[in-house]
Order: sequence, then structure tokens, then C-alpha cells
Amino acid sequence: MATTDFCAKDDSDMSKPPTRIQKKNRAAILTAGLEVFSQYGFRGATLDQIADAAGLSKPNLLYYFPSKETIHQQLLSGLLDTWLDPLRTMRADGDPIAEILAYAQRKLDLSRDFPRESRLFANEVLQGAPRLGDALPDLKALVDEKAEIIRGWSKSGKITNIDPHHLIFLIWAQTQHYADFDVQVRAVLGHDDPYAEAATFLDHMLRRTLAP
Amino acid sequence: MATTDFCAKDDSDMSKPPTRIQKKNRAAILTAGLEVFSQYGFRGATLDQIADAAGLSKPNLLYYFPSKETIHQQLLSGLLDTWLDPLRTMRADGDPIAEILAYAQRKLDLSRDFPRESRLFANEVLQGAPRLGDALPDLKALVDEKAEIIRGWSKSGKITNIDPHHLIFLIWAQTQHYADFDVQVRAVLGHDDPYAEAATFLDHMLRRTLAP
DNA sequence: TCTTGTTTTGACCAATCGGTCAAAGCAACG
DNA sequence: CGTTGCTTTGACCGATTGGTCAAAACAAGA
Repeated sequence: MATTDFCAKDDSDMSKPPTRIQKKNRAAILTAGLEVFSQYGFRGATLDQIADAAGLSKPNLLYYFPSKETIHQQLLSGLLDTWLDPLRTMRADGDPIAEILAYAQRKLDLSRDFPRESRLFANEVLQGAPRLGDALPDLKALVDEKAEIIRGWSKSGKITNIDPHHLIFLIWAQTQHYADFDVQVRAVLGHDDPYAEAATFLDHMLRRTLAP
Repeated sequence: MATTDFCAKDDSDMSKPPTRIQKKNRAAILTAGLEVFSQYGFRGATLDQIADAAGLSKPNLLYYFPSKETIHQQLLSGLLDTWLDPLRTMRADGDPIAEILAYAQRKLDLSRDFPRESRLFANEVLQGAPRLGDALPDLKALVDEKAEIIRGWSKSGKITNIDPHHLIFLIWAQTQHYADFDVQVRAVLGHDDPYAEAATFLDHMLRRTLAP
């Protein structure tokens, strides 16, 4: 009797290395889950939809992931690292305005290249982040650390005197808006690629806002 | 307590004036629907939850609204008017910066006073706006009209030369962020009322961004 | 009071939900 | 070839979904 080895919580596996088929199907399920969860939210998504999008039967899907929640959790945790990475790379010893502008642009790139990831996260936070676990306190720690850097730049007169937390909210809100409200943005603009204009706009807005 | 006073002004219903009980229960259902839909999205919300939150039995709820979709639609259509009202009141003959700042502040007030309405709308757009009907084209028309006014202000040198559509996106994104990502904002800030700081920040950011 | 129309509910329905299980299919390797 | 273990599936389960219906409970005017 083959005991199903659903490990998959870590890439650093415990017992056996994943086979070629396992790799392919796990990836297909995560891609399908991302597609469906980001569109309908956790409760609105169904295993049948995900299985269908992954090209698998529902029992086969549940052979690779023990539950709907497991798929969702793995997507979320895999996402958060990527999502916060641009903020992590903000250096206190760099040029303040260049650092902040680079962060914002990298965040905008994430919205352009990974809109479904952005919407998955938005869905989760919108619904009160019930499955985000202890990610929010970790997030606060990181933001507080970077906010302190920005505050230092303010005090030394290199940028204007500004609330660093709300500055970070501004960057988050403005960049994620293009991914999360994609339908509305496209409907209002009447064309399909707002990201070039958005980058220019973001640059103008942040330079003006930050200038000492 | 912020209760919705969106009355059931059913123009198509020409038969009889609603009784006292009808008014009360319809309002209770819409309030309950707003609560549940804004938290779980359309597909994630259930009639049992809404009925429970409204203090009614499920069949009794369906006596007042023929379907789940009807409740959701009425909430959405009742919301859009309120939501776009601040933009409508932007006058071309006013002081440009004052007009834009007043719009942004009014929009921020909406987020503070009607966060569930904001999240209901966010959920809908996030999921591709499948139930928004012809609201998006109407929205585009209104935004285009106001964008033309802003463009005029730019050309006459009263404000900086800026893309008016993305300016409106900026205001939408930044103000709605505090309602839609409420949990995240509170977790990062560590306190419960960001709106006073947000108003100050918004003022600074917009004045800087718009100055000619 | 009685009558009439409004309101409420318990019982029920078909469809779908997340998930289980035993058995069948399959690939790889001796 | 046969064995072994990985992969896939059809059939099924209890719970929940949106929604129906007839009958009961109620309200209000005559």
C-alpha cells in the first residue's frame, strides 16, 4: 500500500526527492490555484475549478495536496517573499530619493508581471487576512525597520519631512492598483497597457512629494 | 454605527407603496448583505449568512428579494451613485488645486465612513466586475469628462503638466487603500485610526504633485 | 368580530461543495 | 517477464448551496 507522501510544505523535502511527474503536476496545480483563487477568493473558488484548470481530476488533485486550504497557504507563503523583496533591498546608505524611486518602480514591475499574485494577496487582505497567519506581524517589523530609515532621511534633510508609513502605503496603493483594479483601469483608459504611463506618473509624483 | 440608508427606491415597482415591515426588513437585508458580501465576495457569501445577519429565516429573506444576485445588484447600484458623487461635484470654474484636494478629501471621508461599501466595490472589481453591467462605460464617460477639465488646468499652467487619468487613479488608490486594506494598515501602524494622518499626508502629496 | 392580504416558517429539493476510498492503470527496473 | 511503487480514477459520502412551496401566523381594516 503506497502511503501518499504529501510533503510539499517545504522545497527542502524530508524523505524523497519529487519525481518528474510530481514536479509537473504540483506546478500545474499551483498555477491553476493561483488563477482561480485570485479571481474568486478562497471561499468562492472550488476544487473542481482548480482541478479543471490544472487538467486533473479532483481526486488526483487531492493526491498532491491534502486540502483546498493547503494549496492556498502554499501560494500565499510562496508569494510573500517575492512581494516584500523589493522593500528588503532598500538600503540606508544609498541615495534616498533613488532608493525610494527604485523601490516603487520595482513594485510596479511586480504588478505588471504578477497581477494574479497581487490579486490573490488583495483578496486575502480584503477579507480580513484570516489565512495570513503571523505574516502581518512580520510585515510590520519589516516596514517599521524601513520606516526608520526613511525617517532618518527626513531628519537629515535629504528628503522632505513626511510620515514614512503612509509613504509606504502610498507606494503600495498606487502600484497594486494597476493589478488589482485592472478591469477598471483598462475600462477607463480605453487601452491595455497603462504601465509605461504609470511609471512616468509615479516618478513625477514621488520626486515632487519627496523633494526636501 | 454606520448603517446604510440606501432605500429601496424601486422605480420599476409601480404596484403598491412598501409597508412599514417591508421597509424595515428590506433595509435589514441590505445591511446584512453589505456586511457579508463585502467580507466574502459574491460567491463566497451565502444566503444563510445574510439571513442570519439580518435576523430573518432564509425563506423569509427570499420573500423580499427573489435571489442572491438581486441583493448584490441592488447594493452595487445603490453604491455607485454615492461613490462617484464627489467626482461629479468637481467644478471647472473653481480653484484647480482646491477642487482636486477637496475631491480627494471627500473620497477619503467616504473610505472612513463607508469602508464596507468600499470593500464591496473592491471585491467586485477585483473579480473582474462580472456584475457591474454597464457601469464601467458610464464611469469612463464621467472620468473622461473630468480628465478634460484637469487637462485644461494643466494647459493653462494652473497646475503642473500631468496625466489626468493617472492622477484620478492615484486618488482612488490612495484613499480606498485605507478601507480595502484596513487590516494590513492597522497591523502595520499598530493603532486604529489612520485617517487623520492620512488626510495630512494626502494634502502634502497632492499639493507637491500638482504645483505648477 | 370576521375577513383579507401580508408575513413567516418548516419541510423539502436538486445541485454542488470538500473530501474519501478501493481499485485500476501505469512506469521503471530487476 | 513479474514485481513494486507511483499515479489516476469512478463511485461515493455527508454537509452545504441557492431556491421552492404549502401552510401557518399575523396584521389591519370592515
